Amino acid sequence: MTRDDKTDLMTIRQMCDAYDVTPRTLRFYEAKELLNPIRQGTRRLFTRRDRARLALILRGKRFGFSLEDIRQTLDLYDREGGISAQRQKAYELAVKRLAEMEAQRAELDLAITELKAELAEAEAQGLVPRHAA
Amino acid sequence: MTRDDKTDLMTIRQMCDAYDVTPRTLRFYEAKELLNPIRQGTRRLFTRRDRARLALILRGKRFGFSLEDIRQTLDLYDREGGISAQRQKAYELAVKRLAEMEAQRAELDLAITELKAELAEAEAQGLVPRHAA
DNA sequence: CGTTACGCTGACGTTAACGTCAACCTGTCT
DNA sequence: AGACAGGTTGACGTTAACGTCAGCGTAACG
Repeated sequence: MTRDDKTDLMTIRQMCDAYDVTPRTLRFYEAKELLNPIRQGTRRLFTRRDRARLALILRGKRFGFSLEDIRQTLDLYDREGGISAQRQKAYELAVKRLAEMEAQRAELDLAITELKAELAEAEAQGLVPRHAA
Repeated sequence: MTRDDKTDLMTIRQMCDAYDVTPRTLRFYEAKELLNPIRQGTRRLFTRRDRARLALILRGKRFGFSLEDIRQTLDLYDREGGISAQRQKAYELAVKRLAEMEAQRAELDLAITELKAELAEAEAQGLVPRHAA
């Protein structure tokens, strides 16, 4: 609706270059309703909203969430839209996701500590670190 | 070799109950050389080592590592075995994994912060948290 | 000795998340 | 006009990580 929406559009290739994904991936995400680029004729044009969502998708994936998991929470990030049932659901899901992420963080901390200890132990046993000081 | 190795064995079902996995999963992991239970006749008996490895496998999965990724670093955790080329490689890989995990933690922290802000924003907009104080 | 429980080995099926390929349109540069 | 770059839609292939099922063995129980 704003002026930006008209100027701030990207082709599929620009998206691919910017986010290091393939066209196939973007089309796939659209099919799965994670993105919905507008059409100029038959071609896709990705909006600022699409890009924000894509960034969240890629991040979510790095944390091990499935695309379906991600899809269900994406709506939370949509400003304008008020208090739809959609957003209400997204909110509740997001609260769960937050808990999962905090649990994951705790476990990650533990794992990092343990792995460091294991590496130290290995070094003590004689495994020579290549780039040792 | 120690006395424990003889007493401290578990059947496949005990393993399944203890770690909440299916028999299929354990056999699959064995086929992929992530575990190698001893055999009593045709049946599998899982050692303490298998259990340690399984715990690491499940943890690794939670962090989004592939079984192949995990397999390549598991050797690091094998005490006895000295300084084989295997362990040397595992060590180097583990150093990389550590870096990945620390990066992941940093991103996770950021994501948690952002998600919290987003939730706060949503609440401010009128999305009512169910269990609000 | 039958059967019930537990386990084993193939072998094929399934789901997620894309990759790959063919066949087609379309703007534009020469 | 020709051709080339860039995009599109199916449709089928692929990989990881198992699920499922059939057919078989065997140990213990009643």
